[in-house]
Amino acid sequence: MRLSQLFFSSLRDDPVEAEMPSHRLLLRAGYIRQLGSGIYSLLPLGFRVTKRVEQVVREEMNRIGSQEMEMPVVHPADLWRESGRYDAVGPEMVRFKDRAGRDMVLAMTHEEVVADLLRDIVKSYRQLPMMVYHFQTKFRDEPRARGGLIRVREFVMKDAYSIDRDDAGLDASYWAQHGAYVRIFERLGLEAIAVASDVGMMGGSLAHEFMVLNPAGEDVLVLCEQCGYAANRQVAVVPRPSPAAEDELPTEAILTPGTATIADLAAFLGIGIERTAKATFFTTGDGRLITAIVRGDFEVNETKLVNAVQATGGIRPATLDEIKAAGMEPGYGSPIGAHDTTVVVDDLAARSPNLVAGANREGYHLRNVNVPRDYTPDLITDITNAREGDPCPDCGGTVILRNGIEVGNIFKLGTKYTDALGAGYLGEDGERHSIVMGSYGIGLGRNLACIVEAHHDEKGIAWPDEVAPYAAHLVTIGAAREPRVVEIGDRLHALAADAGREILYDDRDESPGVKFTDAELLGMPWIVTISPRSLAAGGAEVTRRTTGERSTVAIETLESWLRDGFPGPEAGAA
RNA sequence: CGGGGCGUGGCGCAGUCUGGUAGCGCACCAGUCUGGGGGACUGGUGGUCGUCGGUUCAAAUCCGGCCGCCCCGACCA
Repeated sequence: MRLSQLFFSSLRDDPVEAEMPSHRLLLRAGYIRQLGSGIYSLLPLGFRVTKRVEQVVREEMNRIGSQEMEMPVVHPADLWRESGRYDAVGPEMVRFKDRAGRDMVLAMTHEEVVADLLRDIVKSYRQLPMMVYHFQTKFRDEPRARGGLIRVREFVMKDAYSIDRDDAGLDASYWAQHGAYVRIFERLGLEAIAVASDVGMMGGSLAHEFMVLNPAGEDVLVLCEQCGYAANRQVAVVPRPSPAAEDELPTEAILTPGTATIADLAAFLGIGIERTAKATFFTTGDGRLITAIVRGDFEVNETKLVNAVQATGGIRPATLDEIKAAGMEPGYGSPIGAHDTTVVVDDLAARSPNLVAGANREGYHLRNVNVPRDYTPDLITDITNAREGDPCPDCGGTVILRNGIEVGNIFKLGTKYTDALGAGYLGEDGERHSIVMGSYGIGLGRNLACIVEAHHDEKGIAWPDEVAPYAAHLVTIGAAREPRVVEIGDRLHALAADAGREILYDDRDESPGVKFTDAELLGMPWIVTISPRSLAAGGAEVTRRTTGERSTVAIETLESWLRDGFPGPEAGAA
């Protein structure tokens, strides 16, 4: 591809809205352009990388026997009503009517379509197990897109679905996908770690997310460097301290003006924050007020809370009015004297004696509050976030917290969708059974962005060989005073194309500085320079983008590389 | 949805407070020079100032509505 003809434009200045390196570089190097919030065009370079990422995923899916197909982006709403998700999913699903007035939706994922196909196609246990997958556009009207390709609203995802007779089959499929994911991320040059995760709106029994560590990541991971324990903080359960036993002292009201926060309260009373009980308030999608009590030295884990109270439609922070309507005073709140609220108490807070809690009266707290003496929880369970330095649940070591970006996930769905849609098969025993499903996603664009996050320097992108849009970037210099430069450049470019290994050819009449700068920005693994100087030195100058290592290579050698492939990374600059 | 910020040529910005002929750098076009690290000079092209309405002799500038984008939070497979 001649750069002079390429549909792209590099930018000299950083676009102001791009903060993450991947966003900035993909924009500057002409790989992507934004059309709207969370909506991007892939320019030819970006498209080529995407196709290479896709091909890696395809090969590994095929390797485990998953069959490629394609399912639609537009679905009849009735299908989603059958599974119950039409109502369960919020405004992130785009809904519209077609010309005949039928309710339609844009696909966020394809469990329903697969289950619908299953009831048509699968009749007998003899057909199982099977796995299918496709690469298809999803649209999720995220409340907030961010980070360039990291979090978008429209994106292409590889989603695979396993179709099994029973849980044992599902288990085998699940771990086959797990293995494929490990190979995929390794090939993509991503250091992804599998962490235990919440099943969320997908439902199901077991789930892992594959995470790449990144300070801008939106998930918090709980990791143990000693034993390798890894979990999303949403689900991480770590050992809790054991509070020292104390006699329960009588409750007493105390004046605590201006202490609406735990920190202020503890400072005012001269006690540690672990001696306080913190009340936080949430409202569920179906309108219940939840009062969550944790010790002052812990934070509420909303995922655990949602799961504990089985909140349909999730939870949101309660409004002041909602809290007061239940007889509580924000800033000085506690379940004592409250009504019409579900009280969930963290088990550590419940075990901790003589805590200071709110008195439900502005400027007052209660000393020596004890559970269940002073109020009756509806539920006592772990609803807190793991903290940096907490003990590791597996080895007793110390956990650390790190931010991560989810580059893939795997879910054991079970029979949630097949039951809802009535997709079953006739077993060997002559009985009808539910088909057992799993679902497995990888977002292409997000992976692409994560590759750039992991493979760039101050000059630009440095693609791993496996996904680079072109293996080599051919730069000609001094064409005006040495006709052989153009002759050789043209010949090499044509030779590579004939061999089916097209390269990027900077044939523009630009100064050397511009050409080198662009070559480093665009990030092809090999930069090949043809100039009077290189010809005098014996051929072409070849630079490895990642290391900056340079060497002179005879034109004949270069020709063989262009025909047969460049040497692997281990061969260095050769 | 809450908080903050921003919309002026492809990118980055000034001009808005204090109304009076739309500017700068980069990019782009032509020419000359230069030719291994975003080179120099000369001359050019390109903008209904997000949008709709109002005030005014006159609006990028003042007032109001709407739209869009970014960041933080909420949210999220």
